[in-house]
Amino acid sequence: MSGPPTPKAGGAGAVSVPTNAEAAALFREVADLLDILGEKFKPEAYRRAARSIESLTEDLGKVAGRHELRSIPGVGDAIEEKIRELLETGHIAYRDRLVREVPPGLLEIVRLPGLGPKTARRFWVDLGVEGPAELRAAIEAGRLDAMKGFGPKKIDQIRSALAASATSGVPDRRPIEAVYPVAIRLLHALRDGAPVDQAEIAGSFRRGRETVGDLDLLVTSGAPERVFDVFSGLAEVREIRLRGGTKETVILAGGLQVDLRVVEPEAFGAALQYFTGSKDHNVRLRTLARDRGLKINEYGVFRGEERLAGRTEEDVYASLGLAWIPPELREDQGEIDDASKGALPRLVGPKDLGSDLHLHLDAASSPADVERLLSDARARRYASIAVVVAGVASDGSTFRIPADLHASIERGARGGPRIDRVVEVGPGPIPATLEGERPDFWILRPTGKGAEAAAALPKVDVRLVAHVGSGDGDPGDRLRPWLEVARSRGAAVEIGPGPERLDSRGARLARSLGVPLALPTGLGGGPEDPTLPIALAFARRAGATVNEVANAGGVPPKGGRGARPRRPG
DNA sequence: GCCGTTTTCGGCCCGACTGTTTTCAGTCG
Repeated sequence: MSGPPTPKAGGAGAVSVPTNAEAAALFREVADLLDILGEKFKPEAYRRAARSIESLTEDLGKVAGRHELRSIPGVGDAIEEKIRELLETGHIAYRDRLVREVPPGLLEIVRLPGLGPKTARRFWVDLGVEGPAELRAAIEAGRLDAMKGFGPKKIDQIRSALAASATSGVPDRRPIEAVYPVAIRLLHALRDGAPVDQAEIAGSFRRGRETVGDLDLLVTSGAPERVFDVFSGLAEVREIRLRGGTKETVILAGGLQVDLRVVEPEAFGAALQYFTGSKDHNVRLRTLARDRGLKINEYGVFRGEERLAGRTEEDVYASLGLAWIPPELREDQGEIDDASKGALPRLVGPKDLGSDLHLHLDAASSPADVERLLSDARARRYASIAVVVAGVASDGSTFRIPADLHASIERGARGGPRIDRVVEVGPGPIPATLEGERPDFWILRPTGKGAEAAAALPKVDVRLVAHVGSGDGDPGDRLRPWLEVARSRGAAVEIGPGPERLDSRGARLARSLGVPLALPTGLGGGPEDPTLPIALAFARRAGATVNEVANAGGVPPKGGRGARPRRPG
Protein backbone atom coordinates (compact mmCIF):
# COMPACT_ATOMS: atom_id res chain seq x y z
CA MET A 1 0.00 0.00 0.00
CA SER A 2 1.25 3.43 -0.78
CA GLY A 3 0.46 6.93 0.34
CA PRO A 4 0.01 8.31 3.80
CA PRO A 5 -2.88 7.15 5.92
CA THR A 6 -5.91 9.33 5.52
CA PRO A 7 -6.47 11.43 8.60
CA LYS A 8 -9.80 10.71 10.21
CA ALA A 9 -10.77 14.33 10.22
CA GLY A 10 -9.48 17.77 9.36
CA GLY A 11 -6.48 19.35 10.98
CA ALA A 12 -8.42 20.40 14.04
CA GLY A 13 -9.09 16.74 14.68
CA ALA A 14 -12.76 17.38 15.33
CA VAL A 15 -15.35 15.08 13.83
CA SER A 16 -18.76 16.67 13.64
CA VAL A 17 -20.96 14.37 15.66
CA PRO A 18 -24.13 13.38 13.81
CA THR A 19 -27.46 13.97 15.48
CA ASN A 20 -29.74 11.01 16.05
CA ALA A 21 -31.90 12.20 13.18
CA GLU A 22 -28.90 12.31 10.87
CA ALA A 23 -27.79 8.85 11.95
CA ALA A 24 -31.30 7.51 11.38
CA ALA A 25 -31.38 9.12 7.93
CA LEU A 26 -28.09 7.41 7.04
CA PHE A 27 -29.42 4.01 8.04
CA ARG A 28 -32.60 4.65 6.07
CA GLU A 29 -30.44 5.44 3.08
CA VAL A 30 -28.58 2.17 3.58
CA ALA A 31 -31.97 0.42 3.63
CA ASP A 32 -33.04 2.08 0.36
CA LEU A 33 -29.74 1.22 -1.28
CA LEU A 34 -29.97 -2.41 -0.20
CA ASP A 35 -33.52 -2.47 -1.49
CA ILE A 36 -32.37 -1.35 -4.91
CA LEU A 37 -29.66 -3.98 -4.84
CA GLY A 38 -32.37 -6.56 -4.26
CA GLU A 39 -31.51 -7.56 -0.69
CA LYS A 40 -34.37 -9.34 1.01
CA PHE A 41 -34.49 -8.73 4.77
CA LYS A 42 -31.61 -6.42 5.52
CA PRO A 43 -33.46 -3.28 4.43
CA GLU A 44 -36.17 -3.80 7.04
CA ALA A 45 -33.51 -4.45 9.69
CA TYR A 46 -31.82 -1.14 8.94
CA ARG A 47 -35.15 0.68 8.90
CA ARG A 48 -36.11 -0.76 12.25
CA ALA A 49 -32.80 0.39 13.71
CA ALA A 50 -33.37 3.83 12.17
CA ARG A 51 -36.81 4.08 13.78
CA SER A 52 -35.38 3.13 17.15
CA ILE A 53 -32.55 5.62 16.90
CA GLU A 54 -35.00 8.33 15.95
CA SER A 55 -37.15 7.74 19.00
CA LEU A 56 -34.25 7.74 21.47
CA THR A 57 -34.51 10.41 24.12
CA GLU A 58 -30.78 11.02 24.37
CA ASP A 59 -27.83 11.25 22.01
CA LEU A 60 -26.45 8.08 20.46
CA GLY A 61 -23.05 9.20 21.71
CA LYS A 62 -24.21 8.96 25.29
CA VAL A 63 -25.73 5.52 24.80
CA ALA A 64 -22.50 4.45 23.13
CA GLY A 65 -20.50 5.90 26.02
CA ARG A 66 -22.36 3.61 28.41
CA HIS A 67 -21.84 0.65 26.05
CA GLU A 68 -25.59 0.24 25.74
CA LEU A 69 -26.05 0.48 21.98
CA ARG A 70 -27.14 -3.14 21.88
CA SER A 71 -30.05 -2.31 24.15
CA ILE A 72 -31.59 -0.25 21.33
CA PRO A 73 -34.27 -2.41 19.68
CA GLY A 74 -33.11 -3.56 16.27
CA VAL A 75 -29.44 -2.88 16.91
CA GLY A 76 -27.26 -5.99 16.86
CA ASP A 77 -23.56 -6.65 16.31
CA ALA A 78 -23.32 -5.23 12.82
CA ILE A 79 -25.31 -2.05 13.33
CA GLU A 80 -23.70 -1.38 16.70
CA GLU A 81 -20.33 -1.50 14.95
CA LYS A 82 -21.56 0.91 12.27
CA ILE A 83 -22.92 3.34 14.86
CA ARG A 84 -19.56 3.36 16.62
CA GLU A 85 -17.81 3.96 13.33
CA LEU A 86 -20.18 6.81 12.56
CA LEU A 87 -19.62 8.44 15.94
CA GLU A 88 -15.85 8.14 15.72
CA THR A 89 -15.21 8.95 12.09
CA GLY A 90 -18.34 10.75 10.93
CA HIS A 91 -19.10 8.22 8.22
CA ILE A 92 -20.03 4.60 7.59
CA ALA A 93 -17.73 2.81 5.13
CA TYR A 94 -20.44 0.26 4.29
CA ARG A 95 -22.86 3.03 3.36
CA ASP A 96 -20.19 4.81 1.32
CA ARG A 97 -19.53 1.59 -0.59
CA LEU A 98 -23.23 1.11 -1.34
CA VAL A 99 -23.47 4.70 -2.51
CA ARG A 100 -20.71 4.00 -5.00
CA GLU A 101 -22.51 0.88 -6.25
CA VAL A 102 -25.87 2.54 -6.80
CA PRO A 103 -26.38 5.64 -8.94
CA PRO A 104 -27.68 8.41 -6.64
CA GLY A 105 -30.60 9.23 -8.93
CA LEU A 106 -32.11 5.81 -8.25
CA LEU A 107 -32.76 6.83 -4.65
CA GLU A 108 -34.89 9.67 -5.96
CA ILE A 109 -36.79 7.28 -8.19
CA VAL A 110 -37.48 4.89 -5.30
CA ARG A 111 -38.96 7.74 -3.32
CA LEU A 112 -41.47 8.69 -6.02
CA PRO A 113 -45.01 7.73 -4.98
CA GLY A 114 -46.13 4.53 -6.63
CA LEU A 115 -42.62 3.43 -7.42
CA GLY A 116 -40.45 1.23 -5.28
CA PRO A 117 -37.14 -0.58 -5.26
CA LYS A 118 -38.22 -3.34 -7.62
CA THR A 119 -39.29 -0.92 -10.28
CA ALA A 120 -36.26 1.32 -9.82
CA ARG A 121 -34.04 -1.71 -10.17
CA ARG A 122 -35.74 -2.74 -13.40
CA PHE A 123 -35.28 0.73 -14.88
CA TRP A 124 -31.62 0.55 -13.93
CA VAL A 125 -30.92 -2.99 -15.11
CA ASP A 126 -33.20 -3.15 -18.15
CA LEU A 127 -32.99 0.42 -19.40
CA GLY A 128 -29.78 1.76 -17.90
CA VAL A 129 -31.80 4.56 -16.28
CA GLU A 130 -29.90 6.12 -13.39
CA GLY A 131 -32.10 9.01 -12.33
CA PRO A 132 -35.35 10.94 -12.75
CA ALA A 133 -34.14 12.90 -15.79
CA GLU A 134 -33.18 9.75 -17.66
CA LEU A 135 -36.43 8.11 -16.65
CA ARG A 136 -38.36 11.04 -18.08
CA ALA A 137 -36.37 10.79 -21.29
CA ALA A 138 -36.97 7.03 -21.47
CA ILE A 139 -40.72 7.56 -21.10
CA GLU A 140 -40.84 10.20 -23.83
CA ALA A 141 -38.77 7.95 -26.09
CA GLY A 142 -41.37 5.22 -25.57
CA ARG A 143 -38.84 2.83 -24.12
CA LEU A 144 -41.19 1.78 -21.32
CA ASP A 145 -43.96 0.75 -23.72
CA ALA A 146 -42.18 -2.45 -24.57
CA MET A 147 -41.60 -3.41 -20.96
CA LYS A 148 -43.84 -6.04 -19.42
CA GLY A 149 -46.07 -4.69 -16.66
CA PHE A 150 -46.10 -1.11 -17.88
CA GLY A 151 -49.41 -0.15 -19.45
CA PRO A 152 -50.49 3.35 -20.36
CA LYS A 153 -51.93 4.10 -16.90
CA LYS A 154 -48.79 3.09 -15.08
CA ILE A 155 -46.65 5.16 -17.40
CA ASP A 156 -48.96 8.12 -16.92
CA GLN A 157 -48.71 7.72 -13.18
CA ILE A 158 -44.92 7.73 -13.32
CA ARG A 159 -44.93 10.74 -15.59
CA SER A 160 -47.03 12.80 -13.18
CA ALA A 161 -45.03 11.59 -10.18
CA LEU A 162 -41.90 12.86 -11.91
CA ALA A 163 -43.56 16.18 -12.67
CA ALA A 164 -44.81 16.57 -9.10
CA SER A 165 -41.42 15.83 -7.57
CA ALA A 166 -39.79 18.38 -9.86
CA THR A 167 -42.07 21.17 -8.69
CA SER A 168 -42.42 20.41 -4.99
CA GLY A 169 -40.25 18.54 -2.58
CA VAL A 170 -41.58 15.44 -0.89
CA PRO A 171 -43.83 16.58 1.95
CA ASP A 172 -42.16 15.97 5.27
CA ARG A 173 -43.64 15.23 8.65
CA ARG A 174 -45.35 18.23 10.21
CA PRO A 175 -45.66 19.32 13.83
CA ILE A 176 -48.73 17.69 15.32
CA GLU A 177 -50.10 21.02 16.54
CA ALA A 178 -50.10 22.27 12.94
CA VAL A 179 -52.19 19.28 11.85
CA TYR A 180 -54.52 19.26 14.84
CA PRO A 181 -57.13 21.81 13.71
CA VAL A 182 -57.72 20.27 10.31
CA ALA A 183 -57.77 16.77 11.81
CA ILE A 184 -60.51 17.79 14.22
CA ARG A 185 -62.45 19.52 11.44
CA LEU A 186 -62.32 16.41 9.24
CA LEU A 187 -63.38 14.17 12.11
CA HIS A 188 -66.34 16.35 12.96
CA ALA A 189 -67.30 16.73 9.32
CA LEU A 190 -67.53 12.94 9.08
CA ARG A 191 -69.40 12.55 12.34
CA ASP A 192 -71.87 15.31 11.47
CA GLY A 193 -72.21 14.98 7.73
CA ALA A 194 -71.62 11.36 6.73
CA PRO A 195 -73.53 8.18 7.56
CA VAL A 196 -71.00 6.94 10.09
CA ASP A 197 -71.51 5.36 13.50
CA GLN A 198 -68.05 5.43 15.01
CA ALA A 199 -65.25 7.70 13.78
CA GLU A 200 -61.75 8.11 15.16
CA ILE A 201 -58.34 9.35 14.14
CA ALA A 202 -55.68 6.63 14.35
CA GLY A 203 -51.99 6.65 13.42
CA SER A 204 -49.21 8.67 14.98
CA PHE A 205 -51.70 11.50 15.53
CA ARG A 206 -53.53 9.32 18.05
CA ARG A 207 -50.26 8.31 19.66
CA GLY A 208 -49.52 12.00 20.14
CA ARG A 209 -46.22 11.93 18.31
CA GLU A 210 -44.51 15.30 17.98
CA THR A 211 -44.75 15.08 14.21
CA VAL A 212 -47.34 13.59 11.89
CA GLY A 213 -46.68 12.28 8.39
CA ASP A 214 -50.28 11.71 7.34
CA LEU A 215 -53.69 11.26 8.92
CA ASP A 216 -55.50 7.93 9.32
CA LEU A 217 -59.25 8.18 9.80
CA LEU A 218 -61.31 5.17 10.68
CA VAL A 219 -65.10 4.89 10.61
CA THR A 220 -67.85 2.31 10.74
CA SER A 221 -70.67 2.72 8.27
CA GLY A 222 -73.22 0.75 6.32
CA ALA A 223 -72.71 3.00 3.31
CA PRO A 224 -68.99 3.40 2.53
CA GLU A 225 -69.68 4.93 -0.89
CA ARG A 226 -71.69 7.73 0.71
CA VAL A 227 -68.97 8.30 3.28
CA PHE A 228 -66.34 8.60 0.56
CA ASP A 229 -68.54 10.99 -1.41
CA VAL A 230 -68.98 13.27 1.59
CA PHE A 231 -65.35 13.06 2.51
CA SER A 232 -63.86 13.81 -0.88
CA GLY A 233 -66.36 16.64 -1.27
CA LEU A 234 -65.02 18.53 1.75
CA ALA A 235 -63.53 21.94 1.08
CA GLU A 236 -60.14 20.93 2.45
CA VAL A 237 -59.70 18.10 -0.07
CA ARG A 238 -57.58 18.91 -3.12
CA GLU A 239 -57.41 15.58 -4.92
CA ILE A 240 -58.38 11.94 -4.61
CA ARG A 241 -55.37 9.70 -4.78
CA LEU A 242 -57.15 6.35 -4.70
CA ARG A 243 -60.53 4.93 -3.86
CA GLY A 244 -61.56 1.34 -3.28
CA GLY A 245 -64.37 -0.45 -1.51
CA THR A 246 -63.03 0.10 1.99
CA LYS A 247 -60.40 2.78 1.66
CA GLU A 248 -59.99 6.22 0.20
CA THR A 249 -56.83 8.32 0.10
CA VAL A 250 -56.99 12.07 -0.47
CA ILE A 251 -54.56 14.96 -0.47
CA LEU A 252 -55.58 18.12 1.36
CA ALA A 253 -55.00 21.63 0.07
CA GLY A 254 -51.94 21.94 2.27
CA GLY A 255 -50.45 18.74 0.82
CA LEU A 256 -51.29 16.53 3.78
CA GLN A 257 -52.29 12.97 2.89
CA VAL A 258 -55.34 11.52 4.61
CA ASP A 259 -56.38 7.86 4.53
CA LEU A 260 -59.99 7.09 5.33
CA ARG A 261 -61.01 3.50 6.02
CA VAL A 262 -64.44 2.03 6.54
CA VAL A 263 -64.64 -1.11 8.63
CA GLU A 264 -67.37 -3.29 10.13
CA PRO A 265 -68.39 -2.58 13.73
CA GLU A 266 -67.21 -6.08 14.68
CA ALA A 267 -63.70 -5.09 13.58
CA PHE A 268 -63.58 -1.46 14.66
CA GLY A 269 -61.44 -2.04 17.76
CA ALA A 270 -59.04 -4.28 15.90
CA ALA A 271 -58.72 -1.79 13.05
CA LEU A 272 -58.25 1.10 15.46
CA GLN A 273 -55.53 -0.85 17.23
CA TYR A 274 -53.90 -1.87 13.97
CA PHE A 275 -53.90 1.55 12.35
CA THR A 276 -52.82 3.32 15.51
CA GLY A 277 -49.57 1.39 15.56
CA SER A 278 -46.81 1.93 16.08
CA LYS A 279 -45.46 -0.51 13.59
CA ASP A 280 -42.99 -1.92 16.08
CA HIS A 281 -45.70 -2.19 18.74
CA ASN A 282 -47.88 -4.12 16.28
CA VAL A 283 -45.08 -6.43 15.23
CA ARG A 284 -44.54 -7.34 18.87
CA LEU A 285 -48.26 -7.91 19.41
CA ARG A 286 -48.37 -10.17 16.41
CA THR A 287 -45.46 -12.20 17.71
CA LEU A 288 -47.20 -12.47 21.07
CA ALA A 289 -50.40 -13.64 19.35
CA ARG A 290 -48.54 -16.20 17.29
CA ASP A 291 -46.84 -17.54 20.40
CA ARG A 292 -50.29 -18.16 21.85
CA GLY A 293 -51.61 -19.88 18.75
CA LEU A 294 -53.61 -16.80 17.76
CA LYS A 295 -53.60 -14.51 14.78
CA ILE A 296 -54.12 -10.76 14.95
CA ASN A 297 -54.88 -8.48 12.04
CA GLU A 298 -57.01 -5.41 11.38
CA TYR A 299 -60.16 -7.54 11.56
CA GLY A 300 -59.65 -9.05 14.95
CA VAL A 301 -57.90 -11.66 17.03
CA PHE A 302 -58.53 -15.15 15.70
CA ARG A 303 -58.08 -18.73 16.81
CA GLY A 304 -58.41 -20.56 13.53
CA GLU A 305 -61.58 -19.19 11.97
CA GLU A 306 -63.07 -18.03 15.24
CA ARG A 307 -62.90 -14.31 16.01
CA LEU A 308 -62.12 -13.89 19.70
CA ALA A 309 -62.06 -10.10 19.72
CA GLY A 310 -62.38 -7.11 17.41
CA ARG A 311 -65.20 -4.80 18.43
CA THR A 312 -63.18 -2.77 20.94
CA GLU A 313 -59.51 -2.22 21.58
CA GLU A 314 -59.99 -3.38 25.16
CA ASP A 315 -61.20 -6.76 23.86
CA VAL A 316 -58.28 -7.03 21.47
CA TYR A 317 -55.69 -6.45 24.17
CA ALA A 318 -57.58 -8.58 26.70
CA SER A 319 -57.69 -11.52 24.30
CA LEU A 320 -53.89 -11.43 24.32
CA GLY A 321 -53.78 -11.30 28.10
CA LEU A 322 -52.95 -7.61 28.14
CA ALA A 323 -54.41 -4.56 29.80
CA TRP A 324 -55.50 -1.85 27.36
CA ILE A 325 -52.45 0.21 26.49
CA PRO A 326 -52.82 3.98 26.08
CA PRO A 327 -51.95 4.92 22.47
CA GLU A 328 -49.26 7.34 23.63
CA LEU A 329 -47.26 4.42 25.03
CA ARG A 330 -47.45 2.15 21.98
CA GLU A 331 -43.87 2.49 20.81
CA ASP A 332 -42.46 -0.93 21.77
CA GLN A 333 -40.56 0.55 24.66
CA GLY A 334 -41.52 -2.10 27.18
CA GLU A 335 -45.23 -1.20 27.39
CA ILE A 336 -46.37 -4.67 26.30
CA ASP A 337 -44.43 -6.32 29.12
CA ASP A 338 -45.90 -3.79 31.53
CA ALA A 339 -49.41 -4.47 30.23
CA SER A 340 -48.99 -8.21 30.72
CA LYS A 341 -47.92 -7.62 34.32
CA GLY A 342 -50.60 -5.04 35.04
CA ALA A 343 -47.79 -2.54 35.60
CA LEU A 344 -48.84 0.22 33.22
CA PRO A 345 -48.76 3.69 34.77
CA ARG A 346 -52.05 5.50 35.31
CA LEU A 347 -51.36 8.39 33.00
CA VAL A 348 -52.58 11.90 33.63
CA GLY A 349 -55.86 12.70 31.82
CA PRO A 350 -57.86 15.82 31.00
CA LYS A 351 -60.19 15.40 33.98
CA ASP A 352 -57.22 15.44 36.35
CA LEU A 353 -56.44 19.07 35.61
CA GLY A 354 -57.63 21.58 38.16
CA SER A 355 -55.82 24.81 37.41
CA ASP A 356 -53.77 26.77 34.93
CA LEU A 357 -50.42 28.20 35.95
CA HIS A 358 -49.63 30.39 33.00
CA LEU A 359 -52.09 32.52 31.05
CA HIS A 360 -51.07 35.58 29.06
CA LEU A 361 -52.98 38.75 28.39
CA ASP A 362 -51.49 41.62 26.46
CA ALA A 363 -52.17 45.16 25.39
CA ALA A 364 -54.62 43.90 22.77
CA SER A 365 -56.63 41.86 25.27
CA SER A 366 -60.00 43.10 26.42
CA PRO A 367 -62.12 42.50 29.49
CA ALA A 368 -64.12 40.14 27.30
CA ASP A 369 -61.00 37.97 26.94
CA VAL A 370 -60.69 37.81 30.70
CA GLU A 371 -64.34 36.81 30.93
CA ARG A 372 -63.83 34.10 28.32
CA LEU A 373 -60.93 32.63 30.25
CA LEU A 374 -63.00 32.66 33.39
CA SER A 375 -66.09 31.09 31.87
CA ASP A 376 -63.95 28.34 30.31
CA ALA A 377 -62.26 27.77 33.65
CA ARG A 378 -65.64 27.56 35.38
CA ALA A 379 -66.94 25.13 32.80
CA ARG A 380 -63.95 22.90 33.49
CA ARG A 381 -64.34 23.41 37.25
CA TYR A 382 -60.83 24.72 37.63
CA ALA A 383 -60.12 26.01 41.11
CA SER A 384 -57.59 28.59 40.03
CA ILE A 385 -55.95 30.22 37.05
CA ALA A 386 -52.79 32.28 36.94
CA VAL A 387 -52.59 35.41 34.81
CA VAL A 388 -49.32 37.06 33.91
CA VAL A 389 -49.82 40.70 34.92
CA ALA A 390 -46.28 41.94 34.34
CA GLY A 391 -42.90 40.71 33.27
CA VAL A 392 -39.94 40.82 30.96
CA ALA A 393 -40.72 40.35 27.28
CA SER A 394 -38.55 38.32 24.93
CA ASP A 395 -36.82 41.53 23.74
CA GLY A 396 -35.79 42.37 27.31
CA SER A 397 -38.26 45.21 27.84
CA THR A 398 -40.72 45.05 30.72
CA PHE A 399 -44.48 45.08 30.39
CA ARG A 400 -47.62 45.39 32.48
CA ILE A 401 -51.16 44.59 31.51
CA PRO A 402 -53.47 47.62 31.25
CA ALA A 403 -55.39 48.86 34.24
CA ASP A 404 -58.82 47.94 32.85
CA LEU A 405 -57.74 44.33 32.68
CA HIS A 406 -56.68 44.49 36.31
CA ALA A 407 -60.14 45.75 37.09
CA SER A 408 -61.87 42.94 35.22
CA ILE A 409 -59.61 40.38 36.87
CA GLU A 410 -60.61 41.88 40.20
CA ARG A 411 -64.29 41.60 39.29
CA GLY A 412 -63.98 38.16 37.76
CA ALA A 413 -62.22 36.71 40.73
CA ARG A 414 -65.30 37.24 42.88
CA GLY A 415 -67.26 34.69 40.89
CA GLY A 416 -64.46 32.13 41.00
CA PRO A 417 -62.18 30.52 40.15
CA ARG A 418 -59.39 32.05 42.12
CA ILE A 419 -57.11 34.22 39.99
CA ASP A 420 -53.42 34.25 40.81
CA ARG A 421 -51.45 37.23 39.55
CA VAL A 422 -48.01 36.24 38.37
CA VAL A 423 -44.93 38.03 37.11
CA GLU A 424 -42.58 36.55 34.56
CA VAL A 425 -38.85 37.25 34.81
CA GLY A 426 -35.57 35.97 33.50
CA PRO A 427 -32.62 34.84 35.58
CA GLY A 428 -30.63 37.49 37.41
CA PRO A 429 -31.78 40.43 39.49
CA ILE A 430 -35.37 41.55 39.09
CA PRO A 431 -35.51 44.66 36.86
CA ALA A 432 -35.99 47.90 38.77
CA THR A 433 -39.30 48.57 37.02
CA LEU A 434 -40.72 45.33 38.42
CA GLU A 435 -39.31 45.62 41.91
CA GLY A 436 -42.55 46.81 43.43
CA GLU A 437 -44.48 43.76 42.20
CA ARG A 438 -45.83 41.38 44.83
CA PRO A 439 -47.40 38.63 42.73
CA ASP A 440 -48.92 35.42 44.03
CA PHE A 441 -45.98 33.63 42.46
CA TRP A 442 -43.28 34.10 39.85
CA ILE A 443 -42.52 32.47 36.52
CA LEU A 444 -38.94 32.02 35.44
CA ARG A 445 -38.25 32.36 31.76
CA PRO A 446 -34.86 30.92 30.76
CA THR A 447 -32.80 33.26 28.61
CA GLY A 448 -29.45 33.39 26.93
CA LYS A 449 -27.93 34.44 30.22
CA GLY A 450 -27.60 30.79 31.13
CA ALA A 451 -28.77 28.78 34.08
CA GLU A 452 -25.96 29.91 36.36
CA ALA A 453 -27.46 33.42 36.21
CA ALA A 454 -30.58 31.99 37.81
CA ALA A 455 -28.72 31.97 41.10
CA ALA A 456 -28.87 35.77 41.02
CA LEU A 457 -32.66 35.67 40.93
CA PRO A 458 -33.87 36.67 44.40
CA LYS A 459 -35.43 33.98 46.53
CA VAL A 460 -38.94 34.79 45.35
CA ASP A 461 -41.59 32.09 45.03
CA VAL A 462 -40.93 30.68 41.56
CA ARG A 463 -43.51 28.06 40.78
CA LEU A 464 -43.04 27.62 37.05
CA VAL A 465 -40.21 27.55 34.53
CA ALA A 466 -41.84 28.42 31.21
CA HIS A 467 -40.97 29.40 27.64
CA VAL A 468 -38.27 26.76 27.31
CA GLY A 469 -38.24 24.51 24.27
CA SER A 470 -36.78 21.06 23.72
CA GLY A 471 -35.07 22.25 20.56
CA ASP A 472 -33.65 19.86 17.98
CA GLY A 473 -31.62 16.84 18.81
CA ASP A 474 -30.77 15.75 22.34
CA PRO A 475 -32.51 18.18 24.71
CA GLY A 476 -30.39 17.03 27.63
CA ASP A 477 -27.36 19.28 27.76
CA ARG A 478 -29.25 22.51 27.26
CA LEU A 479 -32.20 21.64 29.48
CA ARG A 480 -30.59 19.91 32.39
CA PRO A 481 -29.28 23.11 34.07
CA TRP A 482 -32.70 24.74 33.85
CA LEU A 483 -34.39 21.63 35.15
CA GLU A 484 -31.96 21.67 38.06
CA VAL A 485 -32.98 25.27 38.69
CA ALA A 486 -36.64 24.22 38.63
CA ARG A 487 -35.94 21.40 41.05
CA SER A 488 -33.97 23.57 43.47
CA ARG A 489 -36.75 26.15 43.42
CA GLY A 490 -39.54 23.63 43.79
CA ALA A 491 -40.95 24.79 40.44
CA ALA A 492 -42.64 22.89 37.64
CA VAL A 493 -41.59 23.06 34.00
CA GLU A 494 -44.06 23.74 31.22
CA ILE A 495 -44.52 21.18 28.44
CA GLY A 496 -46.71 21.25 25.38
CA PRO A 497 -46.76 22.12 21.68
CA GLY A 498 -44.64 24.83 20.12
CA PRO A 499 -40.98 25.82 20.14
CA GLU A 500 -41.26 27.47 23.57
CA ARG A 501 -42.38 24.39 25.46
CA LEU A 502 -40.89 21.00 26.19
CA ASP A 503 -41.96 18.04 24.06
CA SER A 504 -42.23 14.49 25.34
CA ARG A 505 -38.46 14.00 25.35
CA GLY A 506 -38.02 17.07 27.49
CA ALA A 507 -40.88 15.90 29.67
CA ARG A 508 -39.23 12.51 30.15
CA LEU A 509 -36.00 14.20 31.14
CA ALA A 510 -37.86 16.40 33.63
CA ARG A 511 -39.57 13.36 35.12
CA SER A 512 -36.28 11.54 35.45
CA LEU A 513 -34.95 14.47 37.46
CA GLY A 514 -38.04 14.64 39.65
CA VAL A 515 -39.25 17.97 38.25
CA PRO A 516 -43.06 18.26 38.10
CA LEU A 517 -44.67 19.06 34.75
CA ALA A 518 -47.06 21.92 34.13
CA LEU A 519 -49.57 21.63 31.30
CA PRO A 520 -50.91 24.67 29.46
CA THR A 521 -54.68 24.27 29.35
CA GLY A 522 -55.59 26.31 26.28
CA LEU A 523 -58.37 28.14 28.14
CA GLY A 524 -60.31 30.36 25.78
CA GLY A 525 -58.89 28.59 22.74
CA GLY A 526 -61.95 26.85 21.32
CA PRO A 527 -62.43 23.28 20.11
CA GLU A 528 -59.66 23.33 17.51
CA ASP A 529 -57.02 24.64 19.93
CA PRO A 530 -54.27 22.01 20.09
CA THR A 531 -52.68 23.34 23.28
CA LEU A 532 -54.22 21.10 25.91
CA PRO A 533 -54.67 17.88 23.93
CA ILE A 534 -51.12 18.01 22.66
CA ALA A 535 -49.67 18.94 26.04
CA LEU A 536 -51.53 16.00 27.55
CA ALA A 537 -50.28 13.70 24.80
CA PHE A 538 -46.68 14.74 25.41
CA ALA A 539 -47.05 14.26 29.16
CA ARG A 540 -48.60 10.85 28.62
CA ARG A 541 -45.93 9.83 26.11
CA ALA A 542 -43.42 10.66 28.81
CA GLY A 543 -45.33 8.36 31.17
CA ALA A 544 -46.49 11.13 33.50
CA THR A 545 -49.00 10.29 36.23
CA VAL A 546 -51.31 12.73 37.97
CA ASN A 547 -48.85 13.13 40.83
CA GLU A 548 -46.19 14.40 38.48
CA VAL A 549 -48.27 17.22 37.02
CA ALA A 550 -48.30 20.40 39.05
CA ASN A 551 -51.71 21.60 37.87
CA ALA A 552 -53.44 18.25 38.29
CA GLY A 553 -54.72 16.18 41.15
CA GLY A 554 -56.00 18.94 43.35
CA VAL A 555 -55.00 22.54 43.40
CA PRO A 556 -51.69 23.94 44.53
CA PRO A 557 -52.16 25.70 47.85
CA LYS A 558 -52.24 29.42 47.62
CA GLY A 559 -48.87 30.96 48.22
CA GLY A 560 -47.04 27.67 47.72
CA ARG A 561 -44.36 26.90 50.25
CA GLY A 562 -44.76 29.54 52.94
CA ALA A 563 -48.08 31.22 52.37
CA ARG A 564 -48.08 34.96 52.28
CA PRO A 565 -50.76 37.62 51.90
CA ARG A 566 -51.80 37.98 48.29
CA ARG A 567 -51.31 41.70 48.12
CA PRO A 568 -49.51 44.05 50.37
CA GLY A 569 -51.73 46.23 52.53
C1' DG B 1 -29.18 -7.95 9.83
C1' DC B 2 -31.91 -9.02 13.94
C1' DC B 3 -33.89 -12.12 17.06
C1' DG B 4 -35.52 -16.03 20.38
C1' DT B 5 -41.32 -18.91 26.85
C1' DT B 6 -40.96 -22.71 19.14
C1' DT B 7 -32.81 -19.53 20.84
C1' DT B 8 -27.48 -19.91 17.86
C1' DC B 9 -30.59 -21.14 12.84
C1' DG B 10 -34.47 -20.11 10.16
C1' DG B 11 -37.58 -17.32 10.16
C1' DC B 12 -38.83 -12.29 9.18
C1' DC B 13 -47.02 -9.05 9.05
C1' DC B 14 -50.31 -9.08 5.99
C1' DG B 15 -54.21 -7.21 3.57
C1' DA B 16 -55.99 -3.40 0.21
C1' DC B 17 -55.36 -1.34 -3.91
C1' DT B 18 -53.70 -0.56 -8.60
C1' DG B 19 -52.54 -1.79 -13.04
C1' DT B 20 -51.60 -5.28 -15.40
C1' DT B 21 -52.86 -9.24 -15.78
C1' DT B 22 -55.95 -14.61 -17.07
C1' DT B 23 -53.65 -15.49 -11.60
C1' DC B 24 -50.19 -11.73 -10.31
C1' DA B 25 -46.44 -8.26 -8.96
C1' DG B 26 -45.42 -4.19 -6.79
C1' DT B 27 -46.43 -0.61 -3.56
C1' DC B 28 -48.24 1.03 0.56
C1' DG B 29 -49.35 1.37 5.28
